[in-house]
Parts: sequence; structure tokens; C-alpha cells
Amino acid sequence: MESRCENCIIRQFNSLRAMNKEELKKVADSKITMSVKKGEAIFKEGDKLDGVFCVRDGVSKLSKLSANGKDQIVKLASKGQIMGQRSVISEETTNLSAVAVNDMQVCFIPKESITHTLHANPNFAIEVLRHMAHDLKEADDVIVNMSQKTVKQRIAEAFLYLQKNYGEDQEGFLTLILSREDIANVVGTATESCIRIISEFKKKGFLKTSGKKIGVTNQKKLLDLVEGF
Amino acid sequence: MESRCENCIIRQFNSLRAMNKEELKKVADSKITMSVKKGEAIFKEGDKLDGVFCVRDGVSKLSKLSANGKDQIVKLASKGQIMGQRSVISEETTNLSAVAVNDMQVCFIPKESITHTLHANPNFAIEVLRHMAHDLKEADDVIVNMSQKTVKQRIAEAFLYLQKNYGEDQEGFLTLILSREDIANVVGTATESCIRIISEFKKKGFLKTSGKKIGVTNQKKLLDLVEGF
DNA sequence: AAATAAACCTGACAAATATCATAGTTTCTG
DNA sequence: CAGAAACTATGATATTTGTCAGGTTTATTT
Repeated sequence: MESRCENCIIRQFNSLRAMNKEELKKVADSKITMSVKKGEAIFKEGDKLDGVFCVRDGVSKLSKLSANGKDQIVKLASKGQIMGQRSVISEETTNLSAVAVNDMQVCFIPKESITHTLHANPNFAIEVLRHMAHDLKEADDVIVNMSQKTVKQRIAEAFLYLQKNYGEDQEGFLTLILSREDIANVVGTATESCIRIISEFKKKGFLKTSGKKIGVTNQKKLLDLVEGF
Repeated sequence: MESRCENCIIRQFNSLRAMNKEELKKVADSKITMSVKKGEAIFKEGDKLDGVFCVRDGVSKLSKLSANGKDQIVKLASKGQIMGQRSVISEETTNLSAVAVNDMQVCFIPKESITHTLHANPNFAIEVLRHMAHDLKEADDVIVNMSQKTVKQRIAEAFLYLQKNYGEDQEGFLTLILSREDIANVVGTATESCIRIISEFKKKGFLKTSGKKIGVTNQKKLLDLVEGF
């Protein structure tokens, strides 16, 4: 098993890269690698987390249940991203649920190694801070989008986001396959409205579909739509 | 001028309380206290900030301009809160504008004292991290509210928030006076819709008004509405 | 105090979106 | 492979919300 954090490339993408050799060794010794099947939960809203989860492979949706029983997906976490950090740092129960969108490999890192390094290694603390600052900025952007853009614009934006961040296969279909319901939950709309708009985009030639697979066929037009033309 | 940070009570409410005496002395020596008149901007979206602003008195709205020309108020900052932290930490231009809602007193703290302490004093870094983690959680909540609650619910919630966080005067009017437009911008709706719903709440006896002043008269009913009854 | 501007309010209408109902498709499972 | 379950699709309709247009009141300035 090639599971020494010191050798793990993934870590270059997250705040763990600010850890020194010794600290990494500790993490490697205490961490637990686990597989999560599509649809399974890694943690649930309200759980008290005893550590953070580092995504090695696959994608997880981070969502929050609203009063009316709908899930709002706040964020997608993929390779290299760390989940549960916020909760561990503020020592509160987590405000989000994490569910695997496809089969995943994640490493569980007990909070002790994190909190200890946080106190001992200022560079690590600052690195974590930077990541959190970035997340916060993104969250602000989402708030503005949610309240100021139409559902159609938000759906267009979501597809461009998926294309940019997860890429497409040889035939031009998005690599990350989300159900219509998931897309609706990212965008914050009813599943039916989401499906309707996808159909409309298909008719207009902005998108193509094949089963659950969806592909962007006219990036420019989608972008125009997002910008308000 | 009683402006030594060491003696400033305000600091108990924010991450500066994790600074030691020496560090505070440095901050006190480099900081600049300034008054800001109602309606004036402290900084604008896209500005490069050379420090953070600590609110001593008054309230500021932190907002972001959307593509269609509307301001979305993301946050209100009052006594003890620090503005611009995110931007200074990530060394990016700020994503928000700060405008005074009423007359304010703020202290400008050059970023050097902040970044230096961040590297030197892990407790301070962790304290900042905690605050940021909290902000992030709140932002997640806002996202869910925006997408899952109706305008009516969001307005009801806004008044309960203002009541809880800024209190009311002897006659039961909210201490913090916001224009209908500002409320609309907090909630993410059209000013007319906001006014209409306030009128409705008044007719139903949930609110009372007197000029610009607004008071909550039936907390329970507002709460029920927010919860979805 | 008159003039002007800014904020507030209301009605009528249009557009966006949700909801309900129903049916077709795909995917999963025994 | 059959049947069930989950997902996708579309129509009809109701609800919510935004927009435009015109008022009134309140605040500010001269």
C-alpha cells in the first residue's frame, strides 16, 4: 500500500504541503485510508468530527438540509481537498453533510495531528487560513449569484463550472456525472425546473445529452447567458 | 485621546485579544483612528487593502455589486468586528465594499502588524482562523436561506436578526435603522417587494413603523413564518 | 418656508419559478 | 430477463416575484 503521506502527491494541492517531514510522518502514522461507495455518506450535518477527510479520489457533495426538506449543495470537493476542516477548527459540530457522488478514496486524519501542527507550525496555520479565506470569498460569490441571477443563468454557470473544473471525455461529455436532482440542488431550484431548462438548452444547441451524460456544445452562448445577454 | 489598543475594550470581541502586550503596543503605535460619516465608503470592491479596519462604533454594510447593477449586502459589521481580514490574508484585492450605515469610528491597522503577528504568534493565527471558520459557517447558512426560503421568510428572518443583534429602544423600535432598500439588498429582493411585504407584516400586526423606524410586535409569528408555518 | 431630492408606497401587469400530475426511460436487482 | 425502483421528461396550473408607472410622504437644501 503506497500510503505514506510524505509521498502522496495529493497533498501538494492542500494545506498539508506546509507541514514539515516530521509532522507529515505523524499524520501518515495516524491516518486511515478508506473507500466510500457512491451514495454513501462520509459524515452528516450535526456530526462531531474527530478529524478531517482528505479526498484522494472521487468527488463528494457537501450539502445542508433546509427546513422544507431539500438539500442545498454548497460545494463539491474533489482530489486534494480537505473536508471537515472548518468544524475541527471551530470545535463545533459540522454544518454540512458529505456524500460521495461517485466511488471515492478518502483519508481520515485525526484532529490531534491537525491541531497540534496548527499550534506548533505558524506556516501551516497561515496556509490553512489562506485556504479558508479563499473558501469564504467563494461563498460570498455564491451568495450574490443565488440572489441576483436567474435559475437559467445559474444552471448555465454550473455547466461551465463542471466543464472547467472536471473536464470532459473524448466525445465532449462532462467527466463528472451529476443527476438532474443534484444539479438542481447545486443551483437551488426544483428538479423539474432544472430538467426543463436543460431541455431548452439542448434544443438551442448549448448542450447535448446521452443518458445521464451531458456535454457543453456552445460554451460561448452559455457564457453570454451568464453575463446577462 | 484614549486610543491605546491595550486599553480598548472592543478588542475583547475580536481576534486581537490573542495578541500579547508587545504586539498590541505595535498595533497601537501604527493604527489610525478615523471617523466615517453615514453613507461614506471605507473601501470599495477591488481595492487593494494595506490593512484591516476594526469597528469601534457604528455599523457598516459589506456588499458586492452584481452584474445587473444591484448591491447584495453580504454582512453587517459592528462594534468589535474586523473588516478586510480576508483580503489581507489572501493578499488579493477585496471582493466586498464597506459603506457606513450610520456615523462610524474605525481604526485602520496596517497589515504589517497583522501578518507579522500571524507568523510569530500561533495563538493569534488560530484565533483568526476560528473567526474565519465561523464566518464561513454563517456564509453557508446564508446560501441555504437564499435558495430555499421565500422572500417573505427572509425578510421576517432579517427583522429577527436585527432585533437580536442590535436590540431595540424603549418604544420597541429596532436600534439599527436601515432603509427599505438596504433591507431589500440584505434579503436579495426588489425594493418594492420588500416594501410590500413590510406593509403586509404591518397589517398583520407583526411589525410597526414610525417614519424610518421599524419595530417587531409579534416575534412569535415572525418566527413561525421563518420556520415555514 | 419653498424647492428639491430622496425615500416610501401601491396598483397593474408580466415574467419567472414551483407544484402537481402523469408518462416515458434508464438502471438496478433478484 | 422481468419487475421494481429511480430518474428523466413534459404539460397544465398556481404562486411568487419583478418591473413599470404613478403617487405620497419625509428629509434636505437653499
